[in-house]
Order: sequence, then structure tokens, then C-alpha cells
Amino acid sequence: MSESTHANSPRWRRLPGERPRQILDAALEVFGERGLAAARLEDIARSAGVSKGTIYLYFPNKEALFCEMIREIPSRHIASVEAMISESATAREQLRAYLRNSWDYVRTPPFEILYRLILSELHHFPDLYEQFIEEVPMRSMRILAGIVTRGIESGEFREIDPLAAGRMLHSVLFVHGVWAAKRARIPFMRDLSDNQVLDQLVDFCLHAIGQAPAPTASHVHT
Amino acid sequence: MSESTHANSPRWRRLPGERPRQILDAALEVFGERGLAAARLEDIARSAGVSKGTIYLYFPNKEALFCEMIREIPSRHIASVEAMISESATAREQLRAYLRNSWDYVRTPPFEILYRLILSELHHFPDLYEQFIEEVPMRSMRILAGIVTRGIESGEFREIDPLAAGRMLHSVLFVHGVWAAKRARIPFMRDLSDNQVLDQLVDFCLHAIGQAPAPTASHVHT
DNA sequence: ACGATTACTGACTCATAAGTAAGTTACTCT
DNA sequence: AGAGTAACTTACTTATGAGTCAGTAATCGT
Repeated sequence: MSESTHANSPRWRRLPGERPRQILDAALEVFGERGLAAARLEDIARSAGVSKGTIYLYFPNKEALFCEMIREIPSRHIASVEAMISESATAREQLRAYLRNSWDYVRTPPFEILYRLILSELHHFPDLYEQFIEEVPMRSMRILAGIVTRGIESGEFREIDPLAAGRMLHSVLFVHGVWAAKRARIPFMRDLSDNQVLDQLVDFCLHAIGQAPAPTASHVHT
Repeated sequence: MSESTHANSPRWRRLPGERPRQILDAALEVFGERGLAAARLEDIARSAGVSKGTIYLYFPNKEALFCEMIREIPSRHIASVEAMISESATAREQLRAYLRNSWDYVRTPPFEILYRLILSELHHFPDLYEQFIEEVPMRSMRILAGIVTRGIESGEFREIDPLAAGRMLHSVLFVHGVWAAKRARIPFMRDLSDNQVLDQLVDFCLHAIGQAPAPTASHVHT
């Protein structure tokens, strides 16, 4: 009745420039909810505000859409985290700052979803997996290792294998990020605020790699 | 030809007692390889050495089989890990021992698969998820927290929130376990032996929660 | 030895969703 | 304006695999 537009407001619009991104965002949502195999292209289409056929104008098939999504999404965020590394200050402060920034990234829903999808579907896309590993965790570890190295040189940190330390720091940080993103469903995260968890992380990490605070044998401060 | 057995060796045997376990093991393999949605019941049947119909004699449907698998498998291992907690010795030694035992459990393929499946399919089985969380990570964290508490009392460890410490220790340990299980595909794990990683873990963790380190200077191998 | 019973098989049905292509609508350019 | 074309839709085909069930083979009881 009032559906058939006589004059204005067309039923749909041509937006070839924006479609890929709209579809990729919808794909993240639906793949994140159901996984690669169980996700329906029609759901992605509906969520993107287009019809199923349109997806095939921009992506050859379901798998390719999935891969493209994995490739595209992290590149949006990573750079901004890295840009924030402060040059000056002590290694301690650098580490604190980097942990705080990563913490904000790592708790976002897109990251949690991506991490989960990568983990569960990596079997069938080895190249994709390696790219992700290189672009997210290894990058993070290398930066952490760099900070640790500088801290060792300045005497702030104890002598520890910087790459190993980077791996350790990364693992606590990322796991807690994933947990925090799903906080409501995880009992032992429910009563903690994000800032509390971050404080615990920083405290734990700094003690793990820090120089002994006091060289004397037993000296418990209140 | 020689297939139709005249006298001995029947084409199949009746093993109602062993079928459930056989099917569950096969399910772990196939679900682990393809995920819940993409796994084919026929593949599970073949891997279990039965036909598809047989699965339906023991499990009402695919989802139920999946859930039963998630429920059944971890219970086989957990108890054995917990049994190994030594009562005597210092908290330091207890922690070392517990990390070593968990390390062996956490690197096994079944654990890696289960962890991955839980992470990717938890959406649709909240009760199952909560059970797993309670039975595996929380159990582990509580034990770790207990050891930490004792270490604080004895003055071996610094004053730290034991539950927070338990969470931290658990997260490094488990992530490295998962990585180690998939070592071949993870660049930064390839050149490390399991024992090297364990040493790094223990070193990192003891420093993180330890009192000002013991007199030993540093034991950087090679 | 030979029914009776129970464990198991395999060929079937049927729903679902990926991928396709012919048709339709919005926009462009003269 | 109105022909031309690029963007999009919709109805279709087809493959796949979950779940079923009538029948078959192994084992038990006597």
C-alpha cells in the first residue's frame, strides 16, 4: 500500500563504496555469534541492510568473506595502539602506559570475537592464522620485549630473557582482556572493575620483571 | 569374496558397554577438527568404528553428544592432577610442583581441543560453560590461591591478593599450555622445548609473587 | 540347535542454506 | 526526458548432512 513509493525515498540505494565495510561489519557480528559454519549469509545480508545476492557482488564466497574480515578488522585498531608508545619516561612508565593502552584494545568486542574465531577456525586457514599471529600477538610481544630490554639496561628490571618476558606479559594481558570482555559470564571477573584488574595486572607484571625492591633478606612492609 | 564370513570373525560385534566411550573419543577428534556445526556425524561414526545409526542409540542428537563430551572428558584428567599436590615442603616447592603437573595436563591434545571448543561454542550452552569454568579454571585458581596464601603466611611470598595471584598464574600457565600443544604452528614457540618454557614460567611466576629474591644471582642457561 | 532378544546397519526423507542468474530498480549522462 | 548501465533483488537450483526406521546380524537362554 504505502510501500510502493511514488515519488521519493527509493526502496534501496546504490552505495558501492560503502557496501564492503557494511558487509564486513555485519559479518563480524554474525560470524562472532555463530561461527563460520553455522553463520547464515542471509543473516549477514540482513544485518548489513542488503540482500544475499549483494554479498556475492563483493566477495566470491563465504570463506573469502570470512578471511577478508579477519584480515581487515585488526588493521583498524592496531596502529592506534602502537602510536601511543611514549618515547621518554622510564621503562617502568612505558610499560605501564603500554599495558593500559593494550588493555583498552583487548577488551573491545571486536577483538574478543576475532581472537575466538582465529582460535577456533585456524585449522583450515594456516596462512591467515600466521598473518594474525604476526600482526597481533608477535607485534605486541616484540614491543614488550623492547621495553623490557631498555629496562634491563637502565637497571630498572632484573636480567630476564626479554622475549620470554614479552610472552609472559602478553599472555596475562590478553587472557584477562578476553575474560573482561565476557565479564558477565565469568564468575571470578564479575565483582572486579576493569581498573582493578588493570592495577592487578600492572602490579603482577612489574614485580615479575622488576629489580628486587629491597636487597635485604626478610623485610615485610605493612 | 573373502568378505562374507562363513564361520568366524563376524562383520561387527555387540559392545554396548564400550560404545559410549568409543563414540565420545571419536567425537573429540572430529569436533576438534571441524567444530560443532561443520562436524559430520558420519565421520564420528566411522572414526568410532560404528555406523551413524548407532550413535543415536546412545545419544539423542548431535548437540547432546557434544555436551556430553565436554562434560565427560575433563573429569578423566582433573582428579589425577589434584592428587599430586604435595602436602609438605615449602610453598615455593608446592607451587613449582603444581605448575609442573598442570603443565603436563595443559599441553595434552584433549585439553587444547576442549579449551578451544568451549571458547568458541560457549554462547549456546551457558550451563555447560559455567560447569567447565567451575571445574577447570576456577579449581585451578583456587588451588593456586591456597598455595599463595600459605606462602604469604610463611613469609615466602609478598603480600598479594591470593585470588588475583591465582588468576595471573593460571592465565600464563594455561595460555602457554595451549600454545605449546600447537607449537609447530606458532613461530615464537618453535625453538623452545617444553622444559625451557616451564622454567621460564616458574621463574616469572616466582618473581611475581616472591619476596625479594633469594641470594642466588641469576641462572641464565647457555 | 534354534528361536527370542537386543545391538547394530544403511538406505531413506526432509530441511536447510550456499551459490546462481534472470529480472528489477536506482542512478548517470547526453 | 529517457536510453543506458551499474547496483541490487528475488526466486531458483542443488548439495549436504541430521535424524529415522525397517530390516539384518550377533548373542543369549534354554
